[in-house]
Amino acid sequence: MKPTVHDIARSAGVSLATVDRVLNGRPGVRSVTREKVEQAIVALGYVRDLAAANLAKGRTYSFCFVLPANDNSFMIRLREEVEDAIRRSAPERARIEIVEVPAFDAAALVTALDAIRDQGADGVALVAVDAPEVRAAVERLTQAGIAVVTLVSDLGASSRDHYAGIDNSAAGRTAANLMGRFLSKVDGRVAILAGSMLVRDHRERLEGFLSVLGEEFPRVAILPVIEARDDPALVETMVREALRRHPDIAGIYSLGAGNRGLIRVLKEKGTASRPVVIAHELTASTREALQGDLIDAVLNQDPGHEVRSAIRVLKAKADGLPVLAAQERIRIDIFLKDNLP
Amino acid sequence: MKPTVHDIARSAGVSLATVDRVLNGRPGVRSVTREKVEQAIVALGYVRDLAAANLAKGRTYSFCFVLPANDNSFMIRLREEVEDAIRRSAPERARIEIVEVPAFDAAALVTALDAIRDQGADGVALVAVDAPEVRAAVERLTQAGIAVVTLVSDLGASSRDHYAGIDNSAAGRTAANLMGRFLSKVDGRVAILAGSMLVRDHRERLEGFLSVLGEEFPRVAILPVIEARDDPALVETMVREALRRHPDIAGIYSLGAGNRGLIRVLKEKGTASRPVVIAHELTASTREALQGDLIDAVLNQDPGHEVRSAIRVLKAKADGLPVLAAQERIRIDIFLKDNLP
DNA sequence: CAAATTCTGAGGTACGTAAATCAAAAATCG
DNA sequence: CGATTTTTGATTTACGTACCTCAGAATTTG
Repeated sequence: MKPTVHDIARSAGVSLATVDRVLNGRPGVRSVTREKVEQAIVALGYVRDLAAANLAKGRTYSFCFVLPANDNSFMIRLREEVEDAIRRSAPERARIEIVEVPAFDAAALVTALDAIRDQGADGVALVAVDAPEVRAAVERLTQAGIAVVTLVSDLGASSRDHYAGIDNSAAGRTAANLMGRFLSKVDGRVAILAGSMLVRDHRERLEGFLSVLGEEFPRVAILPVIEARDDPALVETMVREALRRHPDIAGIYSLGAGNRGLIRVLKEKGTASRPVVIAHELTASTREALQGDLIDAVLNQDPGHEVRSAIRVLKAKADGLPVLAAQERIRIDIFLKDNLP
Repeated sequence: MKPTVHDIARSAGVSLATVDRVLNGRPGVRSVTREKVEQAIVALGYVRDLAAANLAKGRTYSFCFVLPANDNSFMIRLREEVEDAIRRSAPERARIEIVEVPAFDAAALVTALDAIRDQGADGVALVAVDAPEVRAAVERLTQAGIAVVTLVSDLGASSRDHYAGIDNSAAGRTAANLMGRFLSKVDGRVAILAGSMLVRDHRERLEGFLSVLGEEFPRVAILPVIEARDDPALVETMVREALRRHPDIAGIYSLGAGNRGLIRVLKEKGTASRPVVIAHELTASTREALQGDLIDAVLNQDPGHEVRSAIRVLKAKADGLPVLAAQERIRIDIFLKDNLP
């Protein structure tokens, strides 16, 4: 039923060897003959059996995940998901490696990327640090024919093939929408808690949040951004200090990590008198806080989906296949305590 | 590197034929020998190369999607997604067929399922009608070794292998949570708009909605459920009538389909004086309504994900492989106008 | 027109597994 | 013990593709 190379050969009136030369772009075929073959391929609707081809080639995909050596819950989860994928990669003829680099260190990232390029690979997934030298290193990778996917945090206007992560600007806007509505008729100001403005995803969330709050809920006043470096202890002291100095804080948007510190403070205040809180990333602590009515909503990106999507995309790119955009869109999960998975 | 059947044979000190007999459960192997082989398999960490095996067997998966002949936007999308999958199924050695049955007709569904069982297939995905005779027909399918996945609407306590759809009770609870918060400090009652209480997913959404609203927002009063059979025209007249009779309606939860009718009425009322509205399923009309500030939130299940997940699960079941629960969980998307895809 | 070059065909081997045959070995039975 | 049955081994073919070699045909070049 499904046509094979033999059918193409017969239909085009050429030998198997010639079909093979055409299919694999090998030299030594006159353009007249090449066209005959190509027409037969189209006419019969031939599609190469990738499984058989990979078997014959003995192909194994070699992918590399470059992850920051962060130890917040999210990055730990992300690493675990990659490790899970590695466990499952045996029957998929894929060899996946993890390379750890210091967090937020563009130079180290560049070194790692160049090393991968030198030793060769089919694809690389990286949590990008948004810097020109990283852009250049990614450019070198794609020039070398290596597929590149950014993970969680994107690299603006670069030659990466794909971004496996959420639209952080939309996440910020969504948070603002929820905050505005949850605060309806409540007076008071909103505090914003970020990790660092040096990271692209945090910047984008902030921007989105501010724009929607400004446009649609102009009544709500905003305090200066608190940068707590995603560190739970620092978050705790800074939030406590902020609440002390501004007793009129009615809402907190925590767009980074380190929420354990925030939750400790909220626990002290108690469910009744705490402000409206919207945070990011569903972890053990934010989940518990949601269930315990200490947080109102959590925006989440699913690291498992991101990792699996990145692998699918890398494989597709390595095979020269198109990616299913709809399938690979990473969604912003909104969790209230009623739809926790 | 990766061990093959040859390695197993050598390591166990038996012939290739014996390894094959053990691997494929063929008779004619003494239990002592069988154990030797099995030990070698474990020791070497052998995993059968599925691609090579399928190639050798000339295996093609044969799946069947039994879909209701509904013509609401959601079912049309669902069918389109299956058709897309069919288009992509050629290189995946899968033959996917669509069988249409009258909507909400248990008898017709049973007939279709039995026909599939008779002509044979590897797996079936169906939008279940929740009835005992359907349960029995599904039982017959699984007895015949055919994998069964319910799609969108589940079949309670049946022998289906998997359910590819959202947790409708959680969806209802989430809607209630949002409704309660969006209504904070507003007086008035909430109207509920359903398709039919004969469908399991609608019942579950309603239950979830009522329970959370009752428990957490006892202040909010609820009007009797309006059943409008998912028909836009009927929805329109019934909503108009309800708003006329109850001018104090402050919120509408539309848990079924036919939202075009609802939106027409909302458009008349205008953005300013309309009630809070939460609806299900992102379609062209609900999307437009979200953007035009006629609806506040849309809960959505992604039919594309559901179809692809169903196919992955059917394939895994056919191969006797485990499914990745985390990957196959269908999520409840919450769309505000700020995170529309 | 012959020589050099470029195409093309025929055939084989390989990938890892499935499935079959047939002979030989081992176990079991009476 | 021999006869019978059960196990096992050796070997082969096949799946669809890749990749290789070598000979021969067709074409171009001098």
